[in-house]
Amino acid sequence: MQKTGQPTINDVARIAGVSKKTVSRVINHSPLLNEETRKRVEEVIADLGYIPNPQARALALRRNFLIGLVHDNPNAQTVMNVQQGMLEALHGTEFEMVVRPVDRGAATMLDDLRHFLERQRLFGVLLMPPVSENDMVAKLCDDIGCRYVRMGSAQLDDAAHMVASNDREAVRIAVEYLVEQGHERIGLVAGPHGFRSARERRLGFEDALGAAGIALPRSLIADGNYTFESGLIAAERLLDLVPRPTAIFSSNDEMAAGVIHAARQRGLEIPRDLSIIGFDDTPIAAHVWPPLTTVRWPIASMARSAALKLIAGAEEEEVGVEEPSLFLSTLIRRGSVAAPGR
Amino acid sequence: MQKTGQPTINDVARIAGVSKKTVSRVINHSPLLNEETRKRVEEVIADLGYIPNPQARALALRRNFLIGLVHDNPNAQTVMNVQQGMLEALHGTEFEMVVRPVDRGAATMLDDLRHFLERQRLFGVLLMPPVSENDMVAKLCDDIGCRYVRMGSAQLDDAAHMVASNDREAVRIAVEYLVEQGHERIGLVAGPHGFRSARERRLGFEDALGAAGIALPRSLIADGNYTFESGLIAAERLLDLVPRPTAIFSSNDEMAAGVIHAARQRGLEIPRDLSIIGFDDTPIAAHVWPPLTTVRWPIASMARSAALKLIAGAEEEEVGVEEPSLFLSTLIRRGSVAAPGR
DNA sequence: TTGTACGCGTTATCAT
DNA sequence: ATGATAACGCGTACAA
Repeated sequence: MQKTGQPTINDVARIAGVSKKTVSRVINHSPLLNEETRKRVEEVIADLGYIPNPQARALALRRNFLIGLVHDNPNAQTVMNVQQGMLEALHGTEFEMVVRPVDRGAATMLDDLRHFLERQRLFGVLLMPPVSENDMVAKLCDDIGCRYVRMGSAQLDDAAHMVASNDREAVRIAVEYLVEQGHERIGLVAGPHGFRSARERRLGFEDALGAAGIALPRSLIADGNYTFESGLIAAERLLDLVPRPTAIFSSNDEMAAGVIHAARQRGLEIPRDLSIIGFDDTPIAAHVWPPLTTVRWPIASMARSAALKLIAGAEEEEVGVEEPSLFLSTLIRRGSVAAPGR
Repeated sequence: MQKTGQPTINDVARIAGVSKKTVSRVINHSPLLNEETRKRVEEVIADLGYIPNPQARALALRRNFLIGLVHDNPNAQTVMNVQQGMLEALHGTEFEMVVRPVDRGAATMLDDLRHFLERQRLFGVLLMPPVSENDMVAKLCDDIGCRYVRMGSAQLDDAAHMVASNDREAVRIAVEYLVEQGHERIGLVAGPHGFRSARERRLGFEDALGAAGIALPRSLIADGNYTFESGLIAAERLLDLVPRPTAIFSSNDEMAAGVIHAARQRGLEIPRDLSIIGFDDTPIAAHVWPPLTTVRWPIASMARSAALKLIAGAEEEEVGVEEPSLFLSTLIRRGSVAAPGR
C-alpha cells in the first residue's frame, strides 16, 4: 500500500501471492484463468477496496476512459437532455463524461477537434446535431480510431454509429392533424439552413400538405434559426399575410414560443385565431399559455442509447440486447390547436 | 517519432540535443533554465507540433487535468449557464470539463463523491448549489487534496473557495420596487427548504416588507420547490386568498411561469390584476407573456470566475487580477409589473 | 495457466 | 544549468 492510501495492483498481487499480470487478467476478465486463482484475487481486491488507477490504464492502453460529448447545439435544454441521457448510461461504469463544444462556423473546427481527440484519446464521442451531420467529423473519428455515435434526424450512418429519430414522418403526422382539424392555410416556420433536422421537418410538412392536395405558396414558409427571436420575426411576417394563415407549424418549440408571442402582441387568441404546433417538447412547451401541442422528441433516450452503443463490449456485464438506432417521435396534443375559428 | 504519429518528449529531447528533463523544464516553465536552451527547445517543440501527453502527465503528477462540475441542481438552464461559463474559462487551456451529477438525498453521496475524486484525481471541482452549501463536501475536497470553489447565494467560505451572489439584497430591491408601485398585499412563492438561495431570497423579501412597515401574514407565503408545477400550485393557493394579493414575488423564474399560468387560468390579466417578479432571468423570463420582470443572476460569469480561480497559477499566462468572489444581481424591468389595478 | 521483463510518456530525485 | 535514472500503475510480448 502506497502512502497515498490507494492500493495498487502490486499490493493485490503481493497479498494474493500472484503476479501483477494475473491480477491484470482478473481485472480485464481474461477467459484463460484458473477459477480458483480468480476467486482468490477477487477476494483480495474486494478486501483492499482496490480500484485500478484510470490514469495508469489510460497511459498503458493509449485510451482514456472518457466519453466526449461534442456539440454545437444552441438549445440549452436539448444539450441538457442529452447529457442526462448519457450520464444515465455511464452511471456505475468506469466512464466519465467530458463536454466539448465546437464552433461549427470556424474554419479550424476540424483541426481543433482532431487535436482534442488525439490528445485526450477519448474512448469515444457522442456527436450531437448539427455537427453530427458533418460527414468529415465522422471520418475524422474513424481515422483517429476514436469510437463515435452520431445523433440526428435521419439515418446518416450505419446502425452502429447512428441514433436517429424520424422527424420527417413525425412532422407529417403533426401537420396531418392540423389538416384534419380543417386548416388549409398553414404556415411553416422553418429551421436554419444546414440543419438536417430543419430539412427533414420541412419535408414532412410538405409531405402532409402534398398528400392532402393543399398547395404551398412560398410565402407561407418563413425562415427561422431555432431561436425565440427568429420565431417571433418569422411569425410577424406570416401573420401579416392576407388572408392570414389559420395555423402555423414551427420547427421547434422555442420558435413556437416566439410565434405565440407575436400572435398575442396583435391580439390574436390561441387556438381560436391561430393554431400552433411545435417540435421537441421542451419544458417551454408546457409552460407557455396555452400549453403547446408539439412533437415529443425522445432525445434523452436517444442519448442514453448512443452512450450504451459507445461503451458496448467494454463493460463487465454485456448489454444483451442491441441498442436501437431509430427512435420514434410522437405528437403530444395540448391546448394550442383547434379547428379554425373555434 | 512513434508510429502513433504523435511526437513525444523523447523526440523533442533527441532533436534538440538535450535531455528529457530539460524539455520537461521548458514545458513547465522552470525558472532555472538557460535562455538559449529554452529557446532552442521551444523551437523544436513548435517544429514538431509536440504536445505533452495528458495521460502520462496525469500518471506522473498524480493529478488529472480535468475540472469537475459537481451538481445536483434541478434547473437545466442554470446548469447549462454554469457549464458555459466554465467552458469559457477553460477554453484554450489544457483543462477539460467533466460533469458529475450527485444525488443529494442519497446516504452514500459523500462516499460516492470521495471515490470519484480519489479515482479521477481531478485538478479541481466546481461545486454548484445546492450541494455546494454542504460543508461536508467542501471538507471532503480539502481532505483529499482536491481544489474546489463553491458557488452560492451567500458567502459560505473564504474568497479563494467561494463565488457568491447577493440574493438577499437583490430580492429586497425587487420587492421594494413592488412597494414603490403601490403594492401592499404581496405574496411570496418560496423556494425549497434546504436551499440556501431559498432562504436568502425569503429574507430579502421580508427585509423589504419590514422596511416598508408592511405586515406579512403567514398565509401570503407559499412553498415551492423551484419547479413550474410547484409555482402553479403555490399560486393557486395565493390567488384563492381574500383579499387577493396584487403582486407575487416568485423565488425563481420557472415558478413565476407557473404563477403566470395560474393567473391566466382564472382570467386574471398581468400586470393589471397581478404583478409578478421572478428570479434568475432564464430565457423563460423573456419568453412568457407578458415578459417577466426578474432578477438577473450572473450565473455564467460566476462560473467563469470560479473556474479561473480553480486553475489560477496552473496556466502559462497568469491572471493578473484577482477573480472577484461576490457578484451582484440586478433587477430587470420588463412587462409583468404595474401599479395595482392598472 | 502463470510469470518476467519491458513499454507507455511524463515528472522527480539526486547527482554533476 | 543540465542529465542519468528511477518512479507513476498498468498492459503486453514472450517465455515458462
